[in-house]
Amino acid sequence: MNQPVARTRIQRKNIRLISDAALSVFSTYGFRGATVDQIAKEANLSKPNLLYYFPTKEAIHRHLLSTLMDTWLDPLRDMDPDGEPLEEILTYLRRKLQMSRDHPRESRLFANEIVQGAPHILDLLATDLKALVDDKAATLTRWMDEGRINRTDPHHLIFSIWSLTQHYADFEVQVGAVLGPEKPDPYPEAEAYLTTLFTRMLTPDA
Amino acid sequence: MNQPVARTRIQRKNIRLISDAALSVFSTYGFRGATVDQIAKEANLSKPNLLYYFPTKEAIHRHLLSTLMDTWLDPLRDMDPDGEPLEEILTYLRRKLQMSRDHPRESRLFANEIVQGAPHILDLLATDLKALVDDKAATLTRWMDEGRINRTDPHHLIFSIWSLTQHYADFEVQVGAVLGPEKPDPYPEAEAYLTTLFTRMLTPDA
DNA sequence: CGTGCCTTTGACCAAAGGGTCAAAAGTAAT
DNA sequence: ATTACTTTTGACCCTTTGGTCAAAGGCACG
Repeated sequence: MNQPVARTRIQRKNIRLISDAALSVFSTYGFRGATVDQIAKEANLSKPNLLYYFPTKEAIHRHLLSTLMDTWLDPLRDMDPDGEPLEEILTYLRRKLQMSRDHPRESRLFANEIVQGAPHILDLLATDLKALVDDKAATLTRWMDEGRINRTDPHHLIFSIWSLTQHYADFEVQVGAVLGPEKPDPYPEAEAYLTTLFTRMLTPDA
Repeated sequence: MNQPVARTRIQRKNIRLISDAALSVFSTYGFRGATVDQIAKEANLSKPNLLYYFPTKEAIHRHLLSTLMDTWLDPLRDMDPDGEPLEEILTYLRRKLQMSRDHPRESRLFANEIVQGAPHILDLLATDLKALVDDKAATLTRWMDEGRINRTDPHHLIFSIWSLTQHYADFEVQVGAVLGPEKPDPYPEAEAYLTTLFTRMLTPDA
Protein backbone atom coordinates (compact mmCIF):
# COMPACT_ATOMS: atom_id res chain seq x y z
CA MET A 1 0.00 0.00 0.00
CA ASN A 2 2.77 2.41 -0.85
CA GLN A 3 0.84 4.31 -3.45
CA PRO A 4 -2.87 4.42 -2.83
CA VAL A 5 -4.12 2.70 -5.98
CA ALA A 6 -7.49 1.82 -4.57
CA ARG A 7 -8.52 -1.72 -5.39
CA THR A 8 -11.31 -2.59 -3.02
CA ARG A 9 -14.45 -0.74 -1.97
CA ILE A 10 -13.13 -0.27 1.57
CA GLN A 11 -9.87 1.13 0.29
CA ARG A 12 -11.63 3.62 -1.91
CA LYS A 13 -13.84 4.75 0.93
CA ASN A 14 -11.03 5.15 3.45
CA ILE A 15 -8.67 6.85 1.06
CA ARG A 16 -11.43 9.33 0.32
CA LEU A 17 -12.04 9.85 4.03
CA ILE A 18 -8.37 10.35 4.74
CA SER A 19 -7.88 12.72 1.83
CA ASP A 20 -10.77 14.84 2.91
CA ALA A 21 -9.64 14.96 6.53
CA ALA A 22 -6.06 15.68 5.53
CA LEU A 23 -7.19 18.48 3.25
CA SER A 24 -8.92 20.14 6.19
CA VAL A 25 -6.01 19.73 8.53
CA PHE A 26 -3.17 20.59 6.17
CA SER A 27 -5.00 23.62 4.80
CA THR A 28 -5.55 24.89 8.32
CA TYR A 29 -2.13 24.26 9.85
CA GLY A 30 0.33 23.78 7.03
CA PHE A 31 2.44 20.68 6.61
CA ARG A 32 4.55 20.97 9.71
CA GLY A 33 1.73 22.24 11.87
CA ALA A 34 -0.54 19.34 10.98
CA THR A 35 -0.42 16.10 12.98
CA VAL A 36 -1.24 12.59 11.90
CA ASP A 37 -3.35 12.05 15.00
CA GLN A 38 -5.46 15.03 14.07
CA ILE A 39 -6.01 13.80 10.54
CA ALA A 40 -6.87 10.34 11.85
CA LYS A 41 -9.36 11.74 14.33
CA GLU A 42 -10.94 13.93 11.65
CA ALA A 43 -11.29 10.85 9.44
CA ASN A 44 -12.65 8.72 12.29
CA LEU A 45 -9.85 6.23 11.96
CA SER A 46 -7.19 5.08 14.35
CA LYS A 47 -3.71 6.34 13.62
CA PRO A 48 -2.25 2.94 12.73
CA ASN A 49 -5.23 2.35 10.48
CA LEU A 50 -4.54 5.59 8.66
CA LEU A 51 -0.88 4.67 8.32
CA TYR A 52 -2.00 1.40 6.76
CA TYR A 53 -3.24 3.39 3.78
CA PHE A 54 -0.49 6.00 3.59
CA PRO A 55 2.95 5.07 4.87
CA THR A 56 3.85 8.55 6.11
CA LYS A 57 2.45 11.99 6.74
CA GLU A 58 4.41 13.23 3.77
CA ALA A 59 2.79 10.64 1.51
CA ILE A 60 -0.66 11.96 2.35
CA HIS A 61 0.47 15.49 1.66
CA ARG A 62 2.10 14.51 -1.62
CA HIS A 63 -1.00 12.64 -2.66
CA LEU A 64 -3.18 15.69 -2.04
CA LEU A 65 -0.91 18.11 -3.82
CA SER A 66 -0.44 16.01 -6.91
CA THR A 67 -4.12 15.12 -7.13
CA LEU A 68 -5.09 18.74 -6.87
CA MET A 69 -2.44 20.31 -9.03
CA ASP A 70 -4.09 19.28 -12.27
CA THR A 71 -7.61 20.25 -11.31
CA TRP A 72 -6.28 23.54 -10.16
CA LEU A 73 -4.75 24.46 -13.47
CA ASP A 74 -7.60 23.25 -15.65
CA PRO A 75 -9.29 26.63 -16.00
CA LEU A 76 -6.09 28.19 -17.31
CA ARG A 77 -5.47 25.24 -19.61
CA ASP A 78 -8.93 25.67 -21.00
CA MET A 79 -8.36 29.28 -22.04
CA ASP A 80 -8.88 28.93 -25.77
CA PRO A 81 -6.32 30.61 -28.06
CA ASP A 82 -8.96 30.67 -30.77
CA GLY A 83 -11.72 32.19 -28.66
CA GLU A 84 -12.79 35.78 -28.22
CA PRO A 85 -10.00 37.27 -26.07
CA LEU A 86 -11.93 39.27 -23.48
CA GLU A 87 -14.52 36.55 -23.16
CA GLU A 88 -11.86 33.88 -22.66
CA ILE A 89 -10.14 35.92 -19.98
CA LEU A 90 -13.34 36.73 -18.15
CA THR A 91 -14.37 33.10 -18.28
CA TYR A 92 -11.04 32.13 -16.79
CA LEU A 93 -11.50 34.76 -14.10
CA ARG A 94 -14.97 33.50 -13.23
CA ARG A 95 -13.92 29.89 -13.12
CA LYS A 96 -11.05 30.73 -10.79
CA LEU A 97 -13.37 32.70 -8.57
CA GLN A 98 -15.77 29.78 -8.57
CA MET A 99 -12.99 27.50 -7.45
CA SER A 100 -12.23 29.79 -4.52
CA ARG A 101 -15.84 29.68 -3.55
CA ASP A 102 -16.36 25.95 -4.01
CA HIS A 103 -12.95 24.69 -2.91
CA PRO A 104 -11.47 27.10 -0.40
CA ARG A 105 -9.58 24.36 1.43
CA GLU A 106 -7.79 23.36 -1.73
CA SER A 107 -6.86 26.97 -2.32
CA ARG A 108 -5.53 27.32 1.21
CA LEU A 109 -3.57 24.10 0.89
CA PHE A 110 -1.68 25.60 -2.02
CA ALA A 111 -1.43 28.94 -0.29
CA ASN A 112 0.18 27.33 2.74
CA GLU A 113 2.56 25.37 0.59
CA ILE A 114 3.65 28.36 -1.45
CA VAL A 115 3.83 30.90 1.36
CA GLN A 116 6.10 28.47 3.15
CA GLY A 117 8.43 28.33 0.18
CA ALA A 118 6.78 25.50 -1.80
CA PRO A 119 9.27 22.92 -0.50
CA HIS A 120 7.31 20.01 -1.95
CA ILE A 121 6.35 21.38 -5.36
CA LEU A 122 8.98 23.93 -6.26
CA ASP A 123 10.17 21.80 -9.16
CA LEU A 124 6.64 21.52 -10.55
CA LEU A 125 6.23 25.28 -10.41
CA ALA A 126 9.44 25.84 -12.31
CA THR A 127 8.67 23.25 -14.97
CA ASP A 128 4.98 22.43 -15.56
CA LEU A 129 3.48 25.61 -14.24
CA LYS A 130 6.04 27.86 -15.91
CA ALA A 131 5.51 26.07 -19.22
CA LEU A 132 1.76 26.46 -19.06
CA VAL A 133 1.94 30.10 -18.06
CA ASP A 134 4.51 30.93 -20.72
CA ASP A 135 2.30 29.29 -23.29
CA LYS A 136 -0.78 31.23 -22.23
CA ALA A 137 1.24 34.42 -21.95
CA ALA A 138 2.17 33.96 -25.59
CA THR A 139 -1.49 33.71 -26.50
CA LEU A 140 -2.22 36.88 -24.57
CA THR A 141 0.64 38.65 -26.31
CA ARG A 142 -0.70 37.62 -29.68
CA TRP A 143 -4.12 38.98 -28.78
CA MET A 144 -2.44 42.24 -27.85
CA ASP A 145 -0.50 42.28 -31.11
CA GLU A 146 -3.75 41.84 -32.96
CA GLY A 147 -5.22 44.80 -31.12
CA ARG A 148 -7.99 42.70 -29.62
CA ILE A 149 -7.09 43.57 -26.02
CA ASN A 150 -5.02 46.38 -24.60
CA ARG A 151 -1.29 45.87 -24.42
CA THR A 152 0.07 45.04 -20.99
CA ASP A 153 2.38 42.58 -19.27
CA PRO A 154 0.84 39.13 -19.82
CA HIS A 155 2.56 37.42 -16.89
CA HIS A 156 1.45 40.05 -14.45
CA LEU A 157 -2.01 39.88 -15.93
CA ILE A 158 -2.13 36.21 -15.04
CA PHE A 159 -0.66 36.85 -11.58
CA SER A 160 -3.35 39.44 -10.97
CA ILE A 161 -6.10 36.97 -11.79
CA TRP A 162 -4.59 34.45 -9.43
CA SER A 163 -4.14 36.81 -6.55
CA LEU A 164 -7.51 38.50 -6.86
CA THR A 165 -9.52 35.31 -7.06
CA GLN A 166 -7.60 33.26 -4.53
CA HIS A 167 -7.73 36.09 -2.05
CA TYR A 168 -11.37 35.32 -1.31
CA ALA A 169 -10.52 31.75 -0.31
CA ASP A 170 -7.11 32.24 1.27
CA PHE A 171 -8.02 35.32 3.28
CA GLU A 172 -11.61 34.30 3.82
CA VAL A 173 -11.62 35.10 7.53
CA GLN A 174 -10.21 38.56 6.91
CA VAL A 175 -12.73 39.32 4.19
CA GLY A 176 -15.45 38.04 6.49
CA ALA A 177 -14.23 40.08 9.44
CA VAL A 178 -13.99 43.29 7.45
CA LEU A 179 -17.33 42.94 5.70
CA GLY A 180 -19.02 41.94 8.93
CA PRO A 181 -21.59 39.28 9.66
CA GLU A 182 -24.38 40.99 7.73
CA LYS A 183 -22.53 40.25 4.48
CA PRO A 184 -21.89 36.52 4.62
CA ASP A 185 -21.28 35.97 0.91
CA PRO A 186 -18.90 38.36 -0.80
CA TYR A 187 -18.77 36.48 -4.09
CA PRO A 188 -21.51 38.21 -6.08
CA GLU A 189 -19.97 41.63 -5.42
CA ALA A 190 -16.50 40.24 -6.01
CA GLU A 191 -17.50 38.88 -9.38
CA ALA A 192 -19.06 42.17 -10.43
CA TYR A 193 -16.07 44.16 -9.24
CA LEU A 194 -13.52 41.91 -10.92
CA THR A 195 -15.46 41.76 -14.16
CA THR A 196 -15.49 45.52 -14.34
CA LEU A 197 -11.84 45.73 -13.39
CA PHE A 198 -10.63 43.49 -16.19
CA THR A 199 -13.11 44.75 -18.73
CA ARG A 200 -11.86 48.29 -18.22
CA MET A 201 -8.28 47.14 -18.22
CA LEU A 202 -8.46 45.12 -21.39
CA THR A 203 -11.12 46.62 -23.65
CA PRO A 204 -9.13 48.27 -26.43
CA ASP A 205 -9.08 52.06 -26.35
CA ALA A 206 -11.32 53.59 -28.98
CA MET B 1 10.35 39.62 31.93
CA ASN B 2 6.74 38.90 31.07
CA GLN B 3 6.37 41.71 28.60
CA PRO B 4 9.58 42.68 26.83
CA VAL B 5 9.88 46.30 27.92
CA ALA B 6 13.57 46.54 27.15
CA ARG B 7 15.46 48.31 29.87
CA THR B 8 19.08 47.44 29.34
CA ARG B 9 21.31 47.46 26.27
CA ILE B 10 21.61 43.67 26.32
CA GLN B 11 17.87 43.23 26.54
CA ARG B 12 17.29 45.53 23.62
CA LYS B 13 19.83 43.67 21.56
CA ASN B 14 18.55 40.21 22.35
CA ILE B 15 14.90 41.10 21.94
CA ARG B 16 15.77 42.48 18.53
CA LEU B 17 17.68 39.29 17.67
CA ILE B 18 14.85 37.08 18.83
CA SER B 19 12.21 39.08 17.02
CA ASP B 20 14.13 38.93 13.80
CA ALA B 21 14.77 35.21 14.09
CA ALA B 22 11.17 34.53 15.07
CA LEU B 23 9.95 36.54 12.12
CA SER B 24 11.92 34.32 9.79
CA VAL B 25 10.79 31.11 11.37
CA PHE B 26 7.12 31.93 11.94
CA SER B 27 6.77 33.38 8.45
CA THR B 28 8.23 30.21 6.96
CA TYR B 29 6.42 27.57 9.00
CA GLY B 30 3.42 29.20 10.61
CA PHE B 31 2.80 29.25 14.34
CA ARG B 32 2.37 25.55 14.91
CA GLY B 33 5.05 24.55 12.47
CA ALA B 34 7.66 26.76 14.10
CA THR B 35 9.76 25.46 16.98
CA VAL B 36 11.37 27.36 19.80
CA ASP B 37 14.65 25.52 19.26
CA GLN B 38 14.71 26.70 15.68
CA ILE B 39 14.10 30.31 16.64
CA ALA B 40 16.78 30.08 19.30
CA LYS B 41 19.29 28.63 16.88
CA GLU B 42 18.48 31.29 14.29
CA ALA B 43 19.06 33.94 16.95
CA ASN B 44 22.26 32.31 18.19
CA LEU B 45 20.89 31.88 21.67
CA SER B 46 20.28 28.84 23.81
CA LYS B 47 16.66 27.86 24.22
CA PRO B 48 16.49 28.68 27.94
CA ASN B 49 18.13 31.99 27.22
CA LEU B 50 15.46 32.82 24.69
CA LEU B 51 12.78 31.80 27.14
CA TYR B 52 14.31 34.20 29.63
CA TYR B 53 13.18 37.05 27.38
CA PHE B 54 9.83 35.67 26.27
CA PRO B 55 8.02 33.29 28.59
CA THR B 56 6.43 31.21 25.83
CA LYS B 57 6.42 30.63 22.11
CA GLU B 58 3.04 32.28 21.97
CA ALA B 59 4.40 35.41 23.61
CA ILE B 60 6.98 35.84 20.86
CA HIS B 61 4.33 35.40 18.24
CA ARG B 62 1.97 37.84 19.94
CA HIS B 63 4.77 40.35 20.26
CA LEU B 64 5.53 40.15 16.55
CA LEU B 65 1.94 40.41 15.43
CA SER B 66 1.06 43.35 17.59
CA THR B 67 4.27 45.21 16.75
CA LEU B 68 3.67 44.71 13.06
CA MET B 69 -0.04 45.29 12.90
CA ASP B 70 0.27 49.05 13.21
CA THR B 71 3.10 49.46 10.74
CA TRP B 72 1.22 47.33 8.34
CA LEU B 73 -1.85 49.51 8.29
CA ASP B 74 -0.05 52.84 8.17
CA PRO B 75 -0.24 53.24 4.40
CA LEU B 76 -4.00 52.84 4.45
CA ARG B 77 -4.33 55.15 7.44
CA ASP B 78 -2.35 57.76 5.55
CA MET B 79 -4.73 57.82 2.60
CA ASP B 80 -5.82 61.45 2.79
CA PRO B 81 -9.57 62.17 2.47
CA ASP B 82 -8.68 65.67 1.33
CA GLY B 83 -6.17 64.64 -1.31
CA GLU B 84 -6.57 64.04 -5.01
CA PRO B 85 -8.45 60.70 -5.19
CA LEU B 86 -6.58 58.83 -7.89
CA GLU B 87 -3.26 60.09 -6.62
CA GLU B 88 -4.08 59.01 -3.06
CA ILE B 89 -5.10 55.55 -4.20
CA LEU B 90 -2.06 55.07 -6.40
CA THR B 91 0.20 56.24 -3.59
CA TYR B 92 -1.43 53.71 -1.30
CA LEU B 93 -0.94 51.03 -3.92
CA ARG B 94 2.74 51.88 -4.36
CA ARG B 95 3.42 51.98 -0.64
CA LYS B 96 1.81 48.59 -0.21
CA LEU B 97 3.85 47.19 -3.06
CA GLN B 98 6.96 48.68 -1.51
CA MET B 99 6.16 46.92 1.76
CA SER B 100 5.91 43.60 -0.04
CA ARG B 101 9.27 44.22 -1.57
CA ASP B 102 11.01 45.47 1.55
CA HIS B 103 9.30 43.33 4.16
CA PRO B 104 8.23 40.06 2.59
CA ARG B 105 8.64 38.11 5.82
CA GLU B 106 6.22 40.40 7.60
CA SER B 107 3.75 39.92 4.79
CA ARG B 108 4.10 36.16 4.97
CA LEU B 109 3.71 36.20 8.74
CA PHE B 110 0.30 37.78 8.30
CA ALA B 111 -0.50 35.54 5.37
CA ASN B 112 0.20 32.45 7.43
CA GLU B 113 -1.84 33.76 10.31
CA ILE B 114 -4.83 34.63 8.17
CA VAL B 115 -4.76 31.58 5.90
CA GLN B 116 -4.79 29.48 9.03
CA GLY B 117 -7.91 31.21 10.28
CA ALA B 118 -6.31 34.14 12.14
CA PRO B 119 -6.69 32.43 15.50
CA HIS B 120 -4.58 35.02 17.29
CA ILE B 121 -5.87 38.23 15.74
CA LEU B 122 -9.41 37.52 14.64
CA ASP B 123 -10.77 40.00 17.16
CA LEU B 124 -8.46 42.75 15.88
CA LEU B 125 -9.60 42.13 12.33
CA ALA B 126 -13.24 42.42 13.29
CA THR B 127 -12.73 45.59 15.34
CA ASP B 128 -9.72 47.76 14.48
CA LEU B 129 -9.24 46.64 10.90
CA LYS B 130 -12.93 46.69 10.08
CA ALA B 131 -13.26 50.19 11.53
CA LEU B 132 -10.33 51.50 9.51
CA VAL B 133 -11.53 49.90 6.30
CA ASP B 134 -15.08 51.09 6.77
CA ASP B 135 -13.78 54.59 7.34
CA LYS B 136 -11.67 54.56 4.20
CA ALA B 137 -14.44 52.93 2.23
CA ALA B 138 -16.62 55.88 3.17
CA THR B 139 -13.99 58.23 1.80
CA LEU B 140 -13.85 56.25 -1.44
CA THR B 141 -17.62 56.35 -1.69
CA ARG B 142 -17.62 60.11 -1.26
CA TRP B 143 -15.05 60.44 -4.02
CA MET B 144 -17.31 58.37 -6.23
CA ASP B 145 -20.32 60.49 -5.31
CA GLU B 146 -18.34 63.55 -6.31
CA GLY B 147 -17.58 61.97 -9.65
CA ARG B 148 -13.84 62.13 -9.08
CA ILE B 149 -13.33 58.39 -9.55
CA ASN B 150 -15.51 55.78 -11.17
CA ARG B 151 -18.19 54.20 -9.06
CA THR B 152 -17.40 50.69 -7.83
CA ASP B 153 -17.50 48.63 -4.64
CA PRO B 154 -15.11 50.36 -2.21
CA HIS B 155 -14.48 47.33 -0.01
CA HIS B 156 -13.58 45.13 -2.92
CA LEU B 157 -11.41 47.92 -4.28
CA ILE B 158 -9.42 47.78 -1.05
CA PHE B 159 -9.33 43.98 -1.09
CA SER B 160 -7.97 44.07 -4.60
CA ILE B 161 -5.13 46.37 -3.59
CA TRP B 162 -4.27 44.07 -0.71
CA SER B 163 -4.31 40.90 -2.73
CA LEU B 164 -2.44 42.26 -5.72
CA THR B 165 0.38 43.80 -3.74
CA GLN B 166 0.80 41.11 -1.11
CA HIS B 167 0.85 38.45 -3.78
CA TYR B 168 4.38 39.41 -4.71
CA ALA B 169 5.62 38.78 -1.17
CA ASP B 170 3.37 35.90 -0.14
CA PHE B 171 3.75 33.93 -3.37
CA GLU B 172 7.29 35.08 -4.04
CA VAL B 173 8.59 31.62 -4.89
CA GLN B 174 5.78 31.00 -7.33
CA VAL B 175 6.29 34.33 -9.06
CA GLY B 176 10.00 33.61 -9.17
CA ALA B 177 9.51 30.11 -10.53
CA VAL B 178 7.13 31.24 -13.27
CA LEU B 179 9.15 34.23 -14.37
CA GLY B 180 12.34 32.20 -14.29
CA PRO B 181 15.81 33.05 -13.09
CA GLU B 182 16.47 35.64 -15.80
CA LYS B 183 13.88 37.94 -14.22
CA PRO B 184 14.94 38.16 -10.60
CA ASP B 185 13.04 41.36 -9.72
CA PRO B 186 9.39 41.49 -10.77
CA TYR B 187 8.61 44.72 -8.94
CA PRO B 188 9.21 47.33 -11.66
CA GLU B 189 6.87 45.50 -14.06
CA ALA B 190 4.40 44.86 -11.27
CA GLU B 191 4.25 48.53 -10.40
CA ALA B 192 3.72 49.53 -14.01
CA TYR B 193 1.03 46.91 -14.50
CA LEU B 194 -0.83 47.76 -11.31
CA THR B 195 -0.65 51.48 -11.93
CA THR B 196 -2.24 51.01 -15.33
CA LEU B 197 -4.83 48.63 -13.92
CA PHE B 198 -6.11 51.03 -11.31
CA THR B 199 -5.78 54.09 -13.47
CA ARG B 200 -8.00 52.50 -16.10
CA MET B 201 -10.40 51.25 -13.48
CA LEU B 202 -10.82 54.52 -11.67
CA THR B 203 -10.31 57.37 -14.11
CA PRO B 204 -13.80 58.76 -14.65
CA ASP B 205 -15.35 58.01 -18.01
CA ALA B 206 -15.38 61.03 -20.29
C1' DC C 1 -17.68 -23.41 7.34
C1' DG C 2 -12.96 -22.94 6.52
C1' DT C 3 -9.20 -20.76 4.27
C1' DG C 4 -6.65 -16.85 2.92
C1' DC C 5 -6.44 -12.25 2.44
C1' DC C 6 -7.68 -7.53 3.90
C1' DT C 7 -8.38 -4.37 7.68
C1' DT C 8 -8.12 -2.65 12.35
C1' DT C 9 -6.18 -1.98 16.73
C1' DG C 10 -3.73 -1.61 21.47
C1' DA C 11 0.63 -1.31 23.07
C1' DC C 12 4.81 0.42 22.30
C1' DC C 13 9.14 3.24 20.87
C1' DA C 14 12.45 6.86 19.95
C1' DA C 15 12.76 11.50 18.83
C1' DA C 16 11.29 16.12 19.15
C1' DG C 17 8.81 19.58 21.39
C1' DG C 18 7.69 23.28 25.04
C1' DG C 19 9.13 24.63 29.18
C1' DT C 20 11.63 24.58 34.19
C1' DC C 21 15.32 25.18 37.44
C1' DA C 22 19.26 25.82 40.10
C1' DA C 23 23.61 27.09 39.57
C1' DA C 24 27.27 29.43 37.03
C1' DA C 25 28.94 33.45 34.63
C1' DG C 26 28.82 38.19 33.53
C1' DT C 27 28.07 43.32 34.55
C1' DA C 28 27.90 47.55 36.79
C1' DA C 29 28.24 50.67 40.40
C1' DT C 30 30.21 51.59 44.81
C1' DA D 1 37.14 44.01 45.35
C1' DT D 2 32.53 43.49 46.95
C1' DT D 3 27.92 43.44 46.33
C1' DA D 4 23.69 43.09 44.03
C1' DC D 5 21.71 42.29 39.96
C1' DT D 6 21.24 40.56 35.16
C1' DT D 7 22.18 37.05 31.88
C1' DT D 8 23.38 32.41 30.37
C1' DT D 9 23.48 27.54 30.56
C1' DG D 10 23.35 22.24 31.17
C1' DA D 11 20.51 18.99 32.77
C1' DC D 12 16.11 17.65 33.21
C1' DC D 13 10.86 16.75 32.78
C1' DC D 14 6.66 15.71 30.72
C1' DT D 15 3.89 15.67 26.61
C1' DT D 16 3.31 15.24 21.81
C1' DT D 17 4.54 13.28 17.61
C1' DG D 18 5.63 10.15 13.66
C1' DG D 19 5.85 5.60 13.10
C1' DT D 20 6.10 0.18 14.18
C1' DC D 21 4.40 -4.36 15.21
C1' DA D 22 2.19 -8.47 16.34
C1' DA D 23 -2.04 -10.03 17.11
C1' DA D 24 -6.98 -9.83 16.55
C1' DG D 25 -11.05 -9.12 13.82
C1' DG D 26 -13.61 -8.95 9.18
C1' DC D 27 -14.72 -10.39 4.59
C1' DA D 28 -15.27 -13.06 0.47
C1' DC D 29 -15.39 -17.10 -1.86
C1' DG D 30 -15.04 -22.00 -2.85
